[in-house]
Amino acid sequence: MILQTHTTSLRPLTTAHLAQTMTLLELNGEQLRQKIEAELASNPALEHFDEARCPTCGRALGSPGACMFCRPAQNTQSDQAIVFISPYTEYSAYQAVDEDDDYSTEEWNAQPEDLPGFVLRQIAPDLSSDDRPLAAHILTSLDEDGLLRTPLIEIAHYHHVPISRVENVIHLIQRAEPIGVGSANPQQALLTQLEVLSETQAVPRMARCAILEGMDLLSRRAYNELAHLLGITVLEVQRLANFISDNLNPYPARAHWGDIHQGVEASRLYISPDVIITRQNDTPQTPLVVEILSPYAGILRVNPLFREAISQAPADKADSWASHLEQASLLVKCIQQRNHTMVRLMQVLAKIQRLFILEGDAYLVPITRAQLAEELDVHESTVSRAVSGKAVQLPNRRIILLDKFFDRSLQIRTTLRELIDNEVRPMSDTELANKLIQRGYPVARRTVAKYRAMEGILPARFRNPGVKNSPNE
DNA sequence: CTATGGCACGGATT
DNA sequence: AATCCGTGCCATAG
Repeated sequence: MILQTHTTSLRPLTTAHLAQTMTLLELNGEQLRQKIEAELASNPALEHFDEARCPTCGRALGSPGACMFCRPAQNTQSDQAIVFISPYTEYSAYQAVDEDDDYSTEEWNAQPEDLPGFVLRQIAPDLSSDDRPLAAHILTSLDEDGLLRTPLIEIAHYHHVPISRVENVIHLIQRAEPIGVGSANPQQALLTQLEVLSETQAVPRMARCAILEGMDLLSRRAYNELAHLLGITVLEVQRLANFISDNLNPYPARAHWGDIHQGVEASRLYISPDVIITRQNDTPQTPLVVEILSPYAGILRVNPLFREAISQAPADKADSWASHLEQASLLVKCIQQRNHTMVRLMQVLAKIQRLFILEGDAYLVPITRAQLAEELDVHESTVSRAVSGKAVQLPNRRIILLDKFFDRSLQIRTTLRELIDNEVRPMSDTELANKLIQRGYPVARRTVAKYRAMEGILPARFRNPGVKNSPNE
């Protein structure tokens, strides 16, 4: 009666089916989670169990078998990416947290992107249920910069627990995104960020020292004194300061993630990614590991018992049972379809934008959704839907919107920025336009002006030669 | 007179 | 069909 047909040839290729597939594709992880939850609650034909776990690492799986992390890498071609669906392991923890009265369910649903919730969701799996109220308390006490101004001892007293436990929880919080959140002061935030950063890349040796001992000098930009204090040259201090301002952020909640400039939609800063891309190792040819987060842990399927029972349904219920069954199998199929599409999409996208993912903005290959649709042999609107409203976490831990993969002018804008950063004398827009044309980017003078504005760079008249013109100062 | 920002138009993209 | 983006023209500031 029901078959596991995969791709296109689904039995009644009804409009309902099409409509639902499209709708699901459009949803991001959080929205899909809500959808599934609602469906589970109302539809007895749908069954969810989360017993599928990877035998090696215990990671929950969307389908039985070994998880991608534990399976040996069989895919070593350099331009290939490993793409797979991974369930949202926080799922169950997220549920449990709802029971805390600190957060009513409505609040969570209304503002899924507020800071406390965002952090709590990340750390929930590592948190014992006793520590949850602590975490909630701490997170709600944060000021708007993401710093914790309340003395630890106060929190400890309030909950009648030893201060060490509070410290443990804080430690956990600090290491969640945005890294350093929950620190007592900017200095501590910087140190935490530095520590986390040092796990994945090399950091200047003196950075820690500079923050630890010369924090006030650093923030006053008193580089001469700082150089003296640390016993290094001013030039080195300059480079240190640049490194710090490029990579660290004393006010974690003011995170400028991705390249979101001038507070574009401040409320959308905290997005949980729908896709996480990491590199498998540190060699330049490393395969990319693309993990597509799925909002349900375990397996979602039509309940086989329900299907059997349907033949013995009481006459008055037969209709509604049948429609439940129909609806459930539709949902499952659509989700399969959604996953399938996402995997194929990311596979191609990761291959095309490999350099961008690894090396940064300058290497973004301009590509349109339509071209990608061509490549995948799907309708362009499918790609549009799949891409819109989703976020990706890159190997450098930045979270960007998937839309950015299709930014036609990003490459030019970064070149422009470079040009201006390295200019000796401020160049007018016309001059800049010429330079860009020389480099093979045909742009009009007027366009340069627009790009400048986008990048937050001041007009030539207000720029100073030699000084870095970063937008966030 | 030159450098820029505003408005609006047309073609490409979604 | 709706939206976005690059560009030209013109007004304004310096």
